[in-house]
Amino acid sequence: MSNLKVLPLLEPEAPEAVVPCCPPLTERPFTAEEAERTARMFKALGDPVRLRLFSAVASHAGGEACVCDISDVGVSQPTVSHHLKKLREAGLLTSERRGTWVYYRVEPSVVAALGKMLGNLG
Amino acid sequence: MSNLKVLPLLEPEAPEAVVPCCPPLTERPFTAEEAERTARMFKALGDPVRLRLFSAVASHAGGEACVCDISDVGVSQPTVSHHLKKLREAGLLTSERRGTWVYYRVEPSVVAALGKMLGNLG
DNA sequence: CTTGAGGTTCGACATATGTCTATGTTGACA
DNA sequence: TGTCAACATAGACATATGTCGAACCTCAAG
Repeated sequence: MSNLKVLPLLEPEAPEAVVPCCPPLTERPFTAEEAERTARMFKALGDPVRLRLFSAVASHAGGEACVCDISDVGVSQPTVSHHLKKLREAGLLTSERRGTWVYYRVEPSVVAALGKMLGNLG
Repeated sequence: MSNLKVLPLLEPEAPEAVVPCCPPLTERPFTAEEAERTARMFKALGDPVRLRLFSAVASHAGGEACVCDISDVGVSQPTVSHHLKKLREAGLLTSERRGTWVYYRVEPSVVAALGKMLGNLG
């Protein structure tokens, strides 16, 4: 009974159709469903530690960073892991294991959609 | 003892220097202080009901809406009031009483800053 | 001054969230 | 095979959050 396991890869969360996202905020009132999907992303960015982690990944050379590169945010390592998981589940980050390290990068399409949704207000 | 009160106007919250906001997310990792300030706004938009209220104000004719115009979001009226207060405290909305009604409008500078912060990622 | 409508505040409550320590899992290397 | 380093998961706990009904405040109109 050695390898019954079926590839317990990272991100088994299934980002639940997160991509199309949202109309501009000024176009019309959001429906309940649109608000539910969109709020999930804002909520993910609504924690200071997560925002620092996200910014650290987004600004890191090469567009990606391993956890060890960005873990210096003042909380324990399991807490960092927990927040990165939340960002993944919100569809804002993706992760990939290479050797000992796990690399995170931002999901560009989703973030661009968020920006567009807010940008038309200025 | 009739009018000892000193103008109990709306918004006694003092938006605590919310305006300058934030560098682009890709420029460099956020400091703890930047993250704290910015996360407050994202957090405010991270609830479905609040996002619907915000979108309703942002998309309303004339750039403003009274509470009665946007209260149909499936929660009680006190809850609507509570969420609008959160959006005010986050610096995203301003309010003004005119006669019987209270009108809300979006704070354009803050929202534009948020959009810019996200936009450079696409 | 009384009444009623539009909004806010209060107090209570259940649930969600952020954090930790302890423990697992995975891969590299001896 | 054993060990170590990098991350993830599990469980526990205190606090924050969203929600409601009830009570309060403001204004306008009798």
